[in-house]
Amino acid sequence: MLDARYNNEMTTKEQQTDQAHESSRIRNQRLQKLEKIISLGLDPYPYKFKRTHKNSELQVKYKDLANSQETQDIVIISGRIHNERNDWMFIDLYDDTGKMQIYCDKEKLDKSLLEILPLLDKGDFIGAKGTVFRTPRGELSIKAKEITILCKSLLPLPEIIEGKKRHLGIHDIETRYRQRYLDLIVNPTPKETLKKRAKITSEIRNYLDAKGYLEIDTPVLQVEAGGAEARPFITHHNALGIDLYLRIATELHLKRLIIGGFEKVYELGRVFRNEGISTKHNPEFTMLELYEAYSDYNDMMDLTEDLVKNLSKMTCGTSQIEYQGKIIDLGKPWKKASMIDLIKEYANVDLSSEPVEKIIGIFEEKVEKHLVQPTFVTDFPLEISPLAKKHRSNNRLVERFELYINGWEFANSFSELTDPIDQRNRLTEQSRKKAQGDHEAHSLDIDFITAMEYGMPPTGGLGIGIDRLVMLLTNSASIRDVIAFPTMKPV
RNA sequence: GGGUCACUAGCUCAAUGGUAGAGCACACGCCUCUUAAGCGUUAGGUUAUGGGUUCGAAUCCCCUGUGACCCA
Repeated sequence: MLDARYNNEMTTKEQQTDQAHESSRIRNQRLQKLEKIISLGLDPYPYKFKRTHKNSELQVKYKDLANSQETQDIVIISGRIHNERNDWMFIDLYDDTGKMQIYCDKEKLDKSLLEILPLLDKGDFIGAKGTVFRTPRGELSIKAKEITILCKSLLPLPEIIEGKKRHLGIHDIETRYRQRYLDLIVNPTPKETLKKRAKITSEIRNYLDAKGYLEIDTPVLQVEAGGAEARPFITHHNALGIDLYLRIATELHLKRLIIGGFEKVYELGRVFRNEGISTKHNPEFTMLELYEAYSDYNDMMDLTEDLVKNLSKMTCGTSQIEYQGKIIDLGKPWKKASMIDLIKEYANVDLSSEPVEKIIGIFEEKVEKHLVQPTFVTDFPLEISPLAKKHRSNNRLVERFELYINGWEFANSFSELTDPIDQRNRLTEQSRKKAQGDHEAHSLDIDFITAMEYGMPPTGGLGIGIDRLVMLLTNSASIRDVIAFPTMKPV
């Protein structure tokens, strides 16, 4: 008799086997079809295929073709089979522009095509050559003369069943993120969102390049992870025998470039923060950081406002956008208010002489959620901003702003601190906090201070979280929707 | 952390203590046609796991696991 523990282990394995059972049954059937394809002398995984049109091109070109009307125009298309009706008489073939129906008239097909049809499955890639016509029911179709297998698929695509209604889709949200390729095959939204994300980053580069900013890549692997308050990821370099950190910001290296004589630099890149995961946080995310010599945070406000307004127009076609039911107007001039004034406005208290923790606490608790329309929150407490210049008219504050939209922080910017003595003191203070166990305190980067001692011009700096910007402009509820492969706990 | 609910065929769900079933998917056949096509026939289950009550448990009770929602 098996003891309970052994029995349990077997049960778990059997469970996994059971879960895989059905798909392996289907997989085995498809493997048999694969064998048949090969035995017919066909290549189930050929090298290339030449098509004459994409599906949407045909839909446009023949949009005026009347029902039941046939042409003698021969076209070649390719794509993935999403559905089939009436024993492969009608095939819905999708390429990256959309659908085209293929019509297979079995009474008129030649033998080679009749042999191929039973070997096809939903999910296969095929090419089809034939004439264009529109069916009596009005569906533009290709009357197939040849069908070429371009890839035999072994696993069934996920389907959603609602009553008797069936369509490709995924119920389980987690599966959508873990197996994004399936999400992309069966759902239109993630594809649109990622396309728009690409458009946004490309427009950012166009915008900045046109204004004379230079994009420079700075190191991801760093000896000190500085430039922000965050816990870093630690990794190890074998040959050097040292631990390295993944960057939490690009700030300190981009400033070194300003010191080196570049006057307008930026980097649009991935940063890594070893913190929690939520609908607004992914451990790796994309940030734009930008530095411009001889400018201050007022210039950065102008730049931020103009950039985001442009992006909205270029990617959404409007500056009035809807996010999760809320209308956000990016078009009007944006509100500017100091943190202390906003606390007076929304919490009705004057905290101008209170400790910094209290100010930040009240701000996060009472004010943030009200900042739905774009608002520049300016003039932060000195203690939490060790890389920013003191305010020119109040030395307890710094010249810093954060942009809030929809209650979220979108951008962070300073008149950058350029006084090396002040910088050394402030980072030394951070370093002391870190030694006392504050994991998020800034680290002390000695080479950065050395660089600053050689002299740094007055500089305005700006950081914008790209993922949240994409969420806003694509009306995505979760950061996972705007990242192709979000970080997931392993199964 | 606390509470509620759920877990049955690949998927969506029935079966209220007495023979585990349907639709869809898959396979095979019919139909020269469709937009969820239609018709027919197979096949598919240790009812999440483990234990208990009972002549008899998917069903009642307990443990564990997974998930959803609510509260803190």
